[in-house]
Amino acid sequence: MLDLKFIRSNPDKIREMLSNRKNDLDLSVFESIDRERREMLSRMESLRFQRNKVSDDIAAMKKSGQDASSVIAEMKKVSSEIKEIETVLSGIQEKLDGIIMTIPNMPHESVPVGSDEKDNPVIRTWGEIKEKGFEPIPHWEIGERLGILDFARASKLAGARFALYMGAGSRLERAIINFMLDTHVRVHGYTEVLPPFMVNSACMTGTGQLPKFKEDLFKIEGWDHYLIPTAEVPVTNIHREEILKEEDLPIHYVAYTPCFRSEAGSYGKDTRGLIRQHQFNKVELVKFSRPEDSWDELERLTADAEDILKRLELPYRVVTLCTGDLGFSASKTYDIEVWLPGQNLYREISSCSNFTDFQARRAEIRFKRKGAAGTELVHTLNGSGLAVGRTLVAILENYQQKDGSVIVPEALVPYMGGTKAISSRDS
RNA sequence: GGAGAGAUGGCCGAGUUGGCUGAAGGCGCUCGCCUGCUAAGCGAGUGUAGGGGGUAAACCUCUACCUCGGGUUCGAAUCCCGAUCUCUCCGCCA
Repeated sequence: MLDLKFIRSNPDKIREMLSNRKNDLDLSVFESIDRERREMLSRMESLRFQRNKVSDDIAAMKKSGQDASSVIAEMKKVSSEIKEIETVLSGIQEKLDGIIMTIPNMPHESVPVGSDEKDNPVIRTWGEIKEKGFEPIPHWEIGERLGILDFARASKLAGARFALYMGAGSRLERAIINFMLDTHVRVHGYTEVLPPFMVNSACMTGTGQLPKFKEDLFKIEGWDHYLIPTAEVPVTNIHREEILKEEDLPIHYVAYTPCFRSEAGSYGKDTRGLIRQHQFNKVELVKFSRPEDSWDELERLTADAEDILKRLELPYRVVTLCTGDLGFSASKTYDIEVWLPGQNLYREISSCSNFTDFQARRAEIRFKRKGAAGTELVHTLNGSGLAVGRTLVAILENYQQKDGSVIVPEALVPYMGGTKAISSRDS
């Protein structure tokens, strides 16, 4: 959510932003409703002023034994008028909120203008793509041949877009989770948290999933709860409606959670393998910072995510999302894309964003500067560190051998109980 | 699931015969004074949001907010109804 005053006083900037984002929202609707709301508001407030004043007079008259019945009768009319305006006003307010909630964040000035992912510039690449000397195969074939991924039985259990990991596959997923958590906690200095995997609608509104992206979420029937689509939601909302102290900042959290997404609208896309699932594991990094620090924090957050791929020796590249591809709440996003030889392409494995004060305003996450009056909104950031299932995909495809086995990356061997290679479900 | 208690400012905690209470008191915090340092002490200040005025500052003024949403009333933190959350006891259960 953007600042109401900012929207009001910078309509040209908003319009430019909307067109850069390929968003067809009509701002003039906002402008007319906003004007209407302010007119009603000042009318109501002056009536309330009158009512408060006369109520005091009535109290004084009663105290001194005077008859106040004629004034009371008059105030009765004023009161009912106030009530009428209140009703109208709350309708207007609701409409206005509805519009404000659908205006996306302002992209940072460094974000390139573009229409879709084809316009995302690659800003760096890391690692060497080696010739294997044989034709690499996609991870779903590797996994099924080794008996560590079973998509047929998964669909018996839950349908399409679910996976069943078996034996060494299951252990590898768990090893990746632990390796990522340990690295972020011990090396990068994050605080580990384990949040609820379902949250109420206030949290979903706070981080921007609601009201605009309802169809992407799984809702619990009969409850005000949703399965989380990312740990960003519960972890960012940890400090919802709080006033933090300046010396508490920055706050760095890392959380492992499963993520649940309906993937509405992605029918026919990535139907094979682990890439696009209704349930997947993710280790997420979340930061709260002072406004002046958030751009540095974004660079470091991205570097922390990249470090996992470096330690696993997986080739990757980093792209900056252009305005047309940028997410609703984000001001700037780096996508980290890992190399998948089995499919001969780069695939998103992490998305690192600075949301500036956009989420903080919705979620009312503020801080108080030492010695200064008043409060300010914090900046929130987050990024995958990394998507666990896709990391497993990258390991299978990059470390596959000619004989069908898969070498375990050195950094993961201790997490696999010493296992150096996977040649069957039980290896 | 059954029975009860409660939700007030950054925190603790008054206020329940409705009206000068945005809210006593304390803690914390900020600024100043004092003390050789520390501790203690003294004085002043200290909520949020939204309007309007003023040069964008200081400042002035209005409105709202005592969990949330309704209701009663000229007027509600205070009365009534509903919701949510917390706590205690009983039952049940991992």
